[in-house]
Amino acid sequence: MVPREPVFTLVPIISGDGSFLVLNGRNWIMSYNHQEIEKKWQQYWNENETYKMTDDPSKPKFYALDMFPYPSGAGLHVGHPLGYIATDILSQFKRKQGYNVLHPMGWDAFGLPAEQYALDTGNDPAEFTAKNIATFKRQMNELGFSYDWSREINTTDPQYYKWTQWIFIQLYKRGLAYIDEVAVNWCPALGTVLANEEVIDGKSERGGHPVERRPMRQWVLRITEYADRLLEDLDDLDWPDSLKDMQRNWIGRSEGAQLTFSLDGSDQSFDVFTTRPDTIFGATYAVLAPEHKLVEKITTADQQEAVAAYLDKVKLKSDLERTDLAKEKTGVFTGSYAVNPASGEKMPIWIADYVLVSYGTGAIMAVPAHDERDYEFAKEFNLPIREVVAGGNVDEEAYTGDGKHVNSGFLDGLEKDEAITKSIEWLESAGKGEKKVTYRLRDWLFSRQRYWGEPIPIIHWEDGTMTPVDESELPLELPKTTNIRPSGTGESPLANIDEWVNVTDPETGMKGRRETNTMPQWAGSCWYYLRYIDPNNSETLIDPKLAERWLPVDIYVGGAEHAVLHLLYARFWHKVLYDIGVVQTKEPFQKLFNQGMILGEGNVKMSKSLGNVINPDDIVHSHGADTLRVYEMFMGPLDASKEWSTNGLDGARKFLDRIWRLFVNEDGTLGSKIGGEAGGALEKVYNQTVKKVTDDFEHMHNNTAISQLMVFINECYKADRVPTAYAEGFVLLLSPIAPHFAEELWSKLGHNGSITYVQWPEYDEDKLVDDTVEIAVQINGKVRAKIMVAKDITKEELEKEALANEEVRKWTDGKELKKVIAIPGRLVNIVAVD
RNA sequence: GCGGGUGUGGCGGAAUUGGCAGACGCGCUAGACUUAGGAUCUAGUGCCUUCGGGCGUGGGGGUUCAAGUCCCUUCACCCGCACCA
Repeated sequence: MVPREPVFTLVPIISGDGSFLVLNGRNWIMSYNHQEIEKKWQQYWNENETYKMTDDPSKPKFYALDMFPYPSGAGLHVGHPLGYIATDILSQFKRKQGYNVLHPMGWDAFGLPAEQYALDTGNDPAEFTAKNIATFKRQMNELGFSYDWSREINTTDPQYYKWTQWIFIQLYKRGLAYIDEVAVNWCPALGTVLANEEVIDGKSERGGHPVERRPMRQWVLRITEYADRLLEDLDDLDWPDSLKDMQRNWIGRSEGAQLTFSLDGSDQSFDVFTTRPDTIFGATYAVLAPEHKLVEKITTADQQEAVAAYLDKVKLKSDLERTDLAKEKTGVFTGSYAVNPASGEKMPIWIADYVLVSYGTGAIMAVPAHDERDYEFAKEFNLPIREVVAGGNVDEEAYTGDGKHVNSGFLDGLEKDEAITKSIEWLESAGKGEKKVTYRLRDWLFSRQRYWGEPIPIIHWEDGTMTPVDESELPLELPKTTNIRPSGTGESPLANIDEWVNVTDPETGMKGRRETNTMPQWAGSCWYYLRYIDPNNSETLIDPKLAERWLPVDIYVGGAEHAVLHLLYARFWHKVLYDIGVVQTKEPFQKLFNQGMILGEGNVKMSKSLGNVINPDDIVHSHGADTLRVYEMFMGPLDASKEWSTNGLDGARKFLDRIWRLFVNEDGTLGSKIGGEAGGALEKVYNQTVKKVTDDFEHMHNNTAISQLMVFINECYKADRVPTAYAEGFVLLLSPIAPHFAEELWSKLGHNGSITYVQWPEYDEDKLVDDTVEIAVQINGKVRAKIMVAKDITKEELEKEALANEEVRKWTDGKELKKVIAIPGRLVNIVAVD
């Protein structure tokens, strides 16, 4: 839906100087020419390098960061700028408050869509990406963002990914990057492996293609080694609670015990993980995941057929089916038995897909009386259920609550916590188990079999060893090629480029082959916020002195979709860089904010198929960038999802026009109401406005800041004079939101140069309240009268005034006054009964 | 199922520590200027009313002089995770 063309764009410009009159029927209405003004100031900022940040250590620093975009072919849509506008407002606000503001932008430009597009069209992904970046940058500039483009970074630039590769080598050297044979999410359509997080309901996050499990040799990063630190350090971050909880759940720390079960009649054994070692006496059977290594070995001849059939069935189930049809428990008996280390009893060993191979040890002891899943399974297959914790009715359902232990030998009579401690002590002394912490978080699958990513800087030698590429040889550049088709075998297209893949050690003459896998898209975005600080350093990733001055990021704004992927990975890398002394802060992003989504009219997602996508280019053309900025901020709280409304957009433009008509006469000169000394009718509302807007910007409550600016303008219309100081202060308050418009008004007010670094206005606390204030008087909690009293009236006087009021007496006459609560500056409440 | 969040006029949304519910905007109504209005300016606009007032922040209960705000309970919707032992 294309927004209705507002009336002010339909007509010829007849007066220069920023104003223009629009012909509406037969009347001339003054409006402002956003196209001319916005272009003029964008050019000015560019020519004067207004937003170029020169580090000035004498000033306090402020680092305002946006999540940099993937430059897709579609360009920006109106949802994108929401967060960008917010950080831009904060940056402009802080500049005026005397901060040295770092506000950069860049491009997360590696990744599947460009490669997919290149495959489909035969274009070079690099060319295609460059074109998209140019579009994004034009759009951002047209929205008036105050980015310091001299710090622009691009993850596909060899001078950038040189350092991405350098970090990989450091990870490798510290044993945090390793190759493992893992069952991976192989996506045949994309020809690559995907991380768990990139698979949604058994389909690829990008493209929605089916994904299957396949064992492969892959690079993996040992993020689990940092699990505890990633968890603990969340506590001190100023992030939304929901987001912190998502990360906590994702890491999924779980304390319990690992214990060993030996096989009956065999010297083999297997380990299980449990959070309830205290229920060991209630373990009546054991379950292995279908993919468990031991399955083949322990299946007896009798059960061979049944087990094979079950394994086939499980393999055919997609991930989606395995989780979605979850309620029904399936499984098969292996024929073998394990020995319960506590009771010495024989426990049948089953295979069931409700046990996941990737969590814990891939095997469990089943305690049906006290675990819902085991209970269901036991009911399904008629396995014994033995109560070991009193308090429930195990004939009816599993009892997971606390209670005294029964049927549990040395644990009898103990409560849950004591029993857990004691059972672990016993296991350890008996050599049958130990205390253990397990995480839901898995190591990070880091290889992609794609062309369009950072080459992993490793060489595999013919003698079977591997070494990282020497750091002096970085960047290891991605070779140009015309064939970027996946090989289909699981190797990346790089494998086909002989002159790139094959290497010979110049000293020993040993032959080797380069790693052909590339890094996932997350790699480049893991550390880009560091490079902005020192973008052109060819010696090191970042100058340690600059890192110390500028970190952590003061405000990081982006979508909630990155809650667990990007943000967890970036925190992980940052901690590694902290450990090797590159940075001095434990965490990269001290404060984080998730902006909400902008939905199409009717509260539905904007999408091409619905045809309801709003293109910011259209709005910039019809209403202007300043209007778009005002509107998006005025829609509601930054973190809420909001519905796009064309009427609301028109309202934002009307507000700007209203300001224009106040500040500028029809002939383009300064508005005739503007002038004179401070004070007068607007004094109070002006000071209130400065206070509220300052406060609101600090907390990113931009919607209420705008409403206060509207209040001020409404008051100006009622006043017959707007003092110059107030007019100037107002323009400063408005300037972070509507920068072009404010610059133009600033020059109308007689100033040369940009408003960007003009000192932020101050307010006078004494002018916020009148000498006399209105106080509401309640009788029994209902407002019955309002009285005017001196602002510094005492409690006693206030009470007296209230009781003397005629209107109040109507309600209190003939009644007994039980109590009078008088709070100066607030209200009076009289409790009266008959 | 678990975790987090949200429920306020016709609509988007405001409301320090509990202290005048509905700021501001949209929409709507009336008036002014007009041959004309999708412009502009002014005024009005929570609901009901016998015009005294009564009722109102998803529902029910509670604490309090006073509750959108605190407590208990319940319903609806949104987001994330989901057989994690």
